[in-house]
Amino acid sequence: MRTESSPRGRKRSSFIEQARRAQIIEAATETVAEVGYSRASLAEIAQRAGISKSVISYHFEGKDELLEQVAARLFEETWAYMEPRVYGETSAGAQIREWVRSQLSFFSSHRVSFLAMVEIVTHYQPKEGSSPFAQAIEEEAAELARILRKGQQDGEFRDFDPRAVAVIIGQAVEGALGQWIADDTIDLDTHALALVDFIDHAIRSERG
Amino acid sequence: MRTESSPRGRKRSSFIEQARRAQIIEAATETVAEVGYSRASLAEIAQRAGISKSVISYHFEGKDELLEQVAARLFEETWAYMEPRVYGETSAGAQIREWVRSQLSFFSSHRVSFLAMVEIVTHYQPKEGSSPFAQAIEEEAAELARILRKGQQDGEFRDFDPRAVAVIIGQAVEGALGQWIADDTIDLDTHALALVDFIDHAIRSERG
Amino acid sequence: MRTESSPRGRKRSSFIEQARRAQIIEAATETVAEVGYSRASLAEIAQRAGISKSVISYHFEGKDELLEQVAARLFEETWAYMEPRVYGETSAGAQIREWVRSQLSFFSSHRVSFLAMVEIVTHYQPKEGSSPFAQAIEEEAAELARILRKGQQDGEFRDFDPRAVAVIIGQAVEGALGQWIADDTIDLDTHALALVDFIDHAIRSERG
Amino acid sequence: MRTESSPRGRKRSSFIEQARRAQIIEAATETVAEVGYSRASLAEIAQRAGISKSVISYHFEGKDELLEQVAARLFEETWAYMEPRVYGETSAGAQIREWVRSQLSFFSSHRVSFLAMVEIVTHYQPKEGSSPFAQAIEEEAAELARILRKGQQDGEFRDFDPRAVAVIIGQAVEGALGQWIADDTIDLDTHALALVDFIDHAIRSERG
DNA sequence: TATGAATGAGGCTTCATTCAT
DNA sequence: CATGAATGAAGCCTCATTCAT
Repeated sequence: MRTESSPRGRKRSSFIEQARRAQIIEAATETVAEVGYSRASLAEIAQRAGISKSVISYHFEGKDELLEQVAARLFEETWAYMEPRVYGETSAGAQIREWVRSQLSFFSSHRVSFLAMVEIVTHYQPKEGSSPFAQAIEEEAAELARILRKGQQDGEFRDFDPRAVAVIIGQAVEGALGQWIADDTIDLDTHALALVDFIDHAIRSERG
Repeated sequence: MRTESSPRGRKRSSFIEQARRAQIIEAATETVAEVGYSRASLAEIAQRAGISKSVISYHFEGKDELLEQVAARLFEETWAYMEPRVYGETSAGAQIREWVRSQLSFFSSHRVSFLAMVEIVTHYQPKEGSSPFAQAIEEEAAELARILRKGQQDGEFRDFDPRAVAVIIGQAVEGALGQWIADDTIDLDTHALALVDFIDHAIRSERG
Repeated sequence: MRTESSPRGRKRSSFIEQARRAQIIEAATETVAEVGYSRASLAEIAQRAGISKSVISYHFEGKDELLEQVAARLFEETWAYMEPRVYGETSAGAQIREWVRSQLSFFSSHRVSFLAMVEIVTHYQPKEGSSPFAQAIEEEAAELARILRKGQQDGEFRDFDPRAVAVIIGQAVEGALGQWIADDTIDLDTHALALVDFIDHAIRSERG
Repeated sequence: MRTESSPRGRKRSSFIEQARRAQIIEAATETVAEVGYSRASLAEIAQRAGISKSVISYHFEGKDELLEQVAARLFEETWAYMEPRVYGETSAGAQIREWVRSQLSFFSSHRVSFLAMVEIVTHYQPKEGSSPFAQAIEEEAAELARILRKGQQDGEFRDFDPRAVAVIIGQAVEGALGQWIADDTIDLDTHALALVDFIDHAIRSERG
């Protein structure tokens, strides 16, 4: 879809170019997390990055591309943290527990990332076409569903619609984080335990 | 801050004033649901209401107040539908099931309301202070938690943090609706069953 | 193609609306004539009109619509002046002479209109689709060609391609005006005579 | 105003300097012809030349100078083609005919040059002062007028204002080319004949 | 010589809000 | 009560130009 990256017309990017892009993405992440999507103007972002507004236009096709990059980086980072932990486990039950635990754990130490991610996923609206995050989110749900299905085949989990439950779990985790964001007094570790426990009971085979 | 002239600030509002406000709120709801929060300008809303933009400013303090009213009405309507159904049940278990069922049921026949509610709750950002919806959502969660607690006392539910589970349930319902919105082929009734079942397993006392 | 005029959403326009549009069109005409198309920004136009930039946006869909209106008005005015004079004549020869004479005469007393017209016809480039002036110009040329053809049928004019000659005549008139614009010392009346004479000799039947 | 550093201002320019300038001028010509004046940004031109934007700034004072050079080269090339052909003829009548014919012929096989020339002559607007093409165009007209005058003295042409007719002829040729550009189906050779014929009749002495 | 990078001016639009009628 | 009209702030983007390397 995208025909040219920035600086327009070049394919390769120098080291300094990469650094600037990273810096701007970082600034954008913080800005979105702090003032919210709608107030995260290029002016704001530029100011926080200590650069001029047009530098952003120079390194990115436009605001849309910048925000997509921000989100993409957040997805990557999150998954890079979760994947080894989840697949370090062997049983489906342990994988699900680790999924929830690691996601909560990651975001609990990356508050800004979480806020930015939620804001962007929720608000981003490209000029044409549909949100590019739908796919990422869809893939994540599919991955989760796959684990659930395996657990059912192994007799670990009872019978339910894996797809529906995957969505429920995803939402529950996001909800827990949302609560924690809204209320600092919440102990996320306790919450995590409760959530893991809740899910465990909900999906585990009766015999288990 | 609030000017004491004009409708807001008055104690008594004429019938026509009430009617206009209702009409505008209705139009705003539809607009937000249809074109999304960010594209729901006063101009758009006014056009759909068949009135002039300034009428809105006349009847509402500003866009912020209007959207707050929209959300407030949606909360009220939803709760007005759910309350008798939930409390028509006696056991905590049945109440929870009815809570989930009735919420899904209400929104499934009020698609516009659901869309508008999500958009507003998600995007609304007052110029000063924090979101006024936090309270409403908080109250709803508290209500749900109360039922859960009762179920625990009655021995219906096992031991868990009622507050945390209340949030999880709320999120799960919203998630299910979101899925249904995104994918028309989903059968919401089936989904409702799965969700109720999921929650049932998660919270019901082992002995149950 | 255009779905709504300004103020957006209304069909009828009040008197004051009409007046403002006329005022803005007038200011735009002058601005384009004076500083040239490329420097005729909305800011410039607004300043000359003594109004705020956004007033233009309020009354017109955008810069494109404004300039189209400017051009449309110029075409209309020009033709309103020429038509009765041209068709006040009966013979094709006289009609052609009057065509040239009246066009020169009109623009010689509407310097600004001429400049604006040339600038817009030359520079205007709509965001999508092709120039809407092509048609107007085409029609004018066709009209001229029709007269030429009639003259040939009546034996007044010799044999030539009417379409090609129509273009030549049109260009010649524009060229003459361009000269006059560039050099104030030129006497346009003399020039007009020369031009009429030139064309006369070029097209008149040998026997004539 | 002009800074004395760097290439411009130097008396001697290296071979590589000359080559670069030529390359840039060529790219600019093509760009202007293809995408039109207003979209012919330095970025576009640089991209087509396969060089970086700043190279242009290095070799030319600015965009203005570049475009002036482009136009100057086009004028030169055109005249280099026309001159021997026109003055290969002896009689004024033949010279005029050859003038028209060779100009049409040159541009018909240099479509890009014609497009670029028209775009630049039409759109170019220096930051200060007036268009530098006025002079070139003026000289061409003067040259043409000189031939016309000679034709009158020789009794070949009838009495008319040579200056005015020179302009008319120039415009007519440009108009014919414009038509041809706009409509590919036009046979330029036929058109050329019609034009030559038209002019012939217009200026030739009655006795001729 | 060449260039990647950065800049700031300026352009068009959208929008909530205000005000006189 | 209602509204047409006007406004100014703010947003994003494009572009010629400059500068250090």
